[in-house]
Amino acid sequence: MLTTREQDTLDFIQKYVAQYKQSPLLTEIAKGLGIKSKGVVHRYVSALEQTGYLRRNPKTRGLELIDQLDADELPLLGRIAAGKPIEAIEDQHQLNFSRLLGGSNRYVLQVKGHSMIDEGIRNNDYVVIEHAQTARSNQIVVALIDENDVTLKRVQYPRKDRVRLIPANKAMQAKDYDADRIKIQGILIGQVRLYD
Amino acid sequence: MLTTREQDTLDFIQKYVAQYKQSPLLTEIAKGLGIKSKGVVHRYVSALEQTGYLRRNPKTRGLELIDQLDADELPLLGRIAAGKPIEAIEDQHQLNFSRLLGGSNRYVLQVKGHSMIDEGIRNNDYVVIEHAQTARSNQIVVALIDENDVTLKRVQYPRKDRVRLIPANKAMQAKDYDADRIKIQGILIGQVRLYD
DNA sequence: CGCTAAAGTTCTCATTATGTTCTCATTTAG
DNA sequence: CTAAATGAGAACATAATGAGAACTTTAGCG
Repeated sequence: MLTTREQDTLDFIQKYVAQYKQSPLLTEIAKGLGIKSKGVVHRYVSALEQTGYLRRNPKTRGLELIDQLDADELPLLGRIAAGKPIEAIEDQHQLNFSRLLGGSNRYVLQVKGHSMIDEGIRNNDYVVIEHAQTARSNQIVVALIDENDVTLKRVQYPRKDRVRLIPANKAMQAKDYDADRIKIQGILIGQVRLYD
Repeated sequence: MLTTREQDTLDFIQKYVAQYKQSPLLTEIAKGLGIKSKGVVHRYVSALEQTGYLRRNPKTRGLELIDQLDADELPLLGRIAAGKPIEAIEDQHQLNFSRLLGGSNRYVLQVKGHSMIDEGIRNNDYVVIEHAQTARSNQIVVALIDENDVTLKRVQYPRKDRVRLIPANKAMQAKDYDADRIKIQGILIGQVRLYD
């Protein structure tokens, strides 16, 4: 949620762009808002960039407003495979990752460490978890062991009243537990990584 | 069940947000309800948070109504590491993956094959690409080779006019090219995987 | 090129506004 | 009457705002 002056700044930029077809200078924004310091304006613009209302180029008049309506959809252009041309996709999809990953009973954890490396889940990746008390065999779950340790592992049920937790790292061993020692807290729905 | 004034407070906030697209200040709520003390309003707002009608950021205008929460935002609860309790995150973030990954000059490709396996990018994963003609060393890029083959690889510049493309698969070799054979089409911004 | 001016960036500092936590008093419901 | 609900307001903590100096980058220009 924007502060009062952040909102003012955004409003001013929108009006300015509508009128002049280019983004305003910091000093122009300052004048429009009755602010004397461009450093202050810069802080507001940075905040707006941070919250996703605009994008910035390192240039004069380098502000670009982000259309909030379709900011969250991305075109799915095709499939890529090493050494082959991009295979175009016939019906041009729009992907909305929030819609794909979201849900009221879901939450995000950030992964620390390399225990899921063989599953393609790396240090600092985000995983989307759906609250659940049970899981099907071979799903990856957030499991609470002995009411104490929490871990992200693939689950199996080798036989009644037994639970097997399988890490995705060749250096680690799968381990079986009595069912009453393991409490499933959620199921892995998705994984997201940001590059910079 | 809400008390009379709690309900009044909630109603006021809802109307205010509908009208101004941002949450009211405590003093604005107080004025709207004919209350002179912001401490009183604070108590009502806290109660509404407690009963789950809204969420609060420790900021001005930091109120957000629960049922009009962006369905696409997910709470970031903490960090998980194998065998350790979940480490809670101090300032409770909401993650909006669309916002993090989106952008007007970005698009999505679905990865086919295993050439990026050591990078944690697997068959059928989605990658978010930003259009670009240049890339810094060690970024992962979509590169067009000889106007013909498209590939996703890490790029380096071993020396002037040479480009090295490095696959993330131990079974494959890095390869150097004359710079004019390689055209960079985009830079890897993010990666998303869906489990089922 | 290399210069200069303009614009953008990064700070620190001060002040004000807002949110939080109290205590105490008053009103209302049962 | 008692307990819950309501209101006032003081004291304090934190966030927001504004000014401006110093610095880096960009845009032109000869």
